[in-house]
Amino acid sequence: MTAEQFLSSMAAQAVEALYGVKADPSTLQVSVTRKDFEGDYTLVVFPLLRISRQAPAVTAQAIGEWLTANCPEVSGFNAVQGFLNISLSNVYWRETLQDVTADASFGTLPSTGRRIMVEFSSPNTNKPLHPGHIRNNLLGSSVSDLLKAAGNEVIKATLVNDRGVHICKSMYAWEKLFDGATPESTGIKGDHLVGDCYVAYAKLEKEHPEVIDDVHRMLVKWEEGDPAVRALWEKMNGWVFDGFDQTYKALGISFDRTYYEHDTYLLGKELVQKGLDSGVFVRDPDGSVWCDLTADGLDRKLLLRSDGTSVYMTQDLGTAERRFAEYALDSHIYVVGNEQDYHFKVLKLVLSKLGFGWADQIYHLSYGMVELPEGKMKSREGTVVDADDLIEKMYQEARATSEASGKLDGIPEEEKDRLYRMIGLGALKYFILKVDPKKTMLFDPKESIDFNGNTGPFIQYTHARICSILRKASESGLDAAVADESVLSPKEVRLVKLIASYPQKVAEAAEALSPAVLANFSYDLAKEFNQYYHETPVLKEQDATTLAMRLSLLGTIARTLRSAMGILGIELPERM
RNA sequence: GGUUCCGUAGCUCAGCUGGAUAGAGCAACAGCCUUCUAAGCUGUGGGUCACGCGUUCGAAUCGCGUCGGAAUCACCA
Repeated sequence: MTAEQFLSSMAAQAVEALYGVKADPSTLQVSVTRKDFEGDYTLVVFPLLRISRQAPAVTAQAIGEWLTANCPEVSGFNAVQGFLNISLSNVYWRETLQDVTADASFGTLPSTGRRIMVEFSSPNTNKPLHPGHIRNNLLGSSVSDLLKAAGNEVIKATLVNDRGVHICKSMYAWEKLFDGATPESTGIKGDHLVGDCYVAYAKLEKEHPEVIDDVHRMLVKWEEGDPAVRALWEKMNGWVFDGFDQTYKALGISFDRTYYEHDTYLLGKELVQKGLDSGVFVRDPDGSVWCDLTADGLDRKLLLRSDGTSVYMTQDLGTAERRFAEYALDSHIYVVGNEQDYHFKVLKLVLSKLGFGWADQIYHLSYGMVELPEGKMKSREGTVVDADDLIEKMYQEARATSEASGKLDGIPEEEKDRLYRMIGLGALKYFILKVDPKKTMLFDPKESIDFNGNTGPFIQYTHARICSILRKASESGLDAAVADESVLSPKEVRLVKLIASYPQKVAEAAEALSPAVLANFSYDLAKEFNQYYHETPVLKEQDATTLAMRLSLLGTIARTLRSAMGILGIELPERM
């Protein structure tokens, strides 16, 4: 139970004892006290005036007195107008610190028993990953870990878009213009080489629009299983997958299940028949099949072309049905940009019209576009900012900053390199994940590599600082422990209060599917610690009990930061 | 045109299930390293929370409208 919940229930008792009326729980609002006022938590008494029939200050005073008299955890209060500021006792905070320290699974919520599939990344094999893809990958991966921490079983899935006209375009360009070039012969990363083919094709088609007919013939051959076309397709896809694997590895991203569109693009056709039988779908005279959604405020949606081939929606209907059956899912989350809001609205609606009860367990985690300073990026015109370049640039920047400080002098090159990667990646991940997923965000490559202020490296640095102190303490044979005699300073109480709110933050973040909640929490905690650090010497403390308590507090802060940042996929170094 | 989302400091973002004087970072300026890591800390300046009306004891937060921006409405994916 959180302190807020505890005080809210105590306040309910107070109201009943004082006024003989049970207050509606929603009228007992307890929040953290603003920092310019004395107190830990604040009860807003305005909603209770109806019951007390007294002035705000009088009501606040009465409840404050009752709580102080009847609740040992409450050490004092002050009433400012309608705000009752409550202070909790030092004993309460000391016990809270003891509880958190002893709780090995602190921050991991009890099991919900729910199994959730999270689909993300779902790359197009024509295009190297750009910042929009990075946001998708980082969000998907982080939300998966977040849902795990919130007590769910999570299956990370991706659907590789490995077939279709667009792939044939790259294949066509490669055959015509690339003279047998391979990643090995050119030294170009596989996904980039194929991306170059796609760009080259776009240019070619502009000059010779008739080449599209050749591409369509190629697609027909692919569908017929023509050995030569299939062989080329497999070869080029192989290059792309090798390239993607490298990038995924660099980003620290993995999947439990990979689906390929060439396996799934025919799914959903049976559902079309089912819809026709039940009258949910209609067939037009030309043979095309539609679902009429005008009564729901949407348009008519095509589900089967007049030539009998399926569209993207058809496939999505089929894969959703298969996944819910295959994994007995309780829920399915699609991490896809908000440009596809309409698509997912239709998907859910059509599935529920088909009678699937799980249709309302489908969630579209609709994240905002990533904009670059020069305007929206267009991969067809060649990638403006590429994921691999970006990762490399962050690494270089981390190295430069670190070498300038000289703090890592004397440790092995290999270890340094690992740290540079950790820091560069931490900066990139934090920069993207600290923003509310729903919001359109601006990605300025110049600003993203800033390592000061509200950034990943700031939190990593804070962690390294703590580790440095703990290392020195350990070398001196000092132990960390919170004794019952320990007394916490106001700053220490603030830190414990923040730490104690962590499980609640995990729950909030999971509810909102927003890793940004944890990024902000981590920043607040790190900032609070740095202030504490500057005014409170730890290792020089003369009192052994206090010193041991501080070491314990530091260890708990470090652990909490590791947990929260771990959910964002960001590692924290022990030195930097 | 219909629908959906967005508009908070010069810039990037918090705050939004209604609560006290709207917060950080960056950028600018002024300080702090014989003392546990200065990737840090302290201070100064910077706001009509796009605008208007409404609901409320109380609105950045909720509702309606206006203006501005974005996305989407394909026999594309």
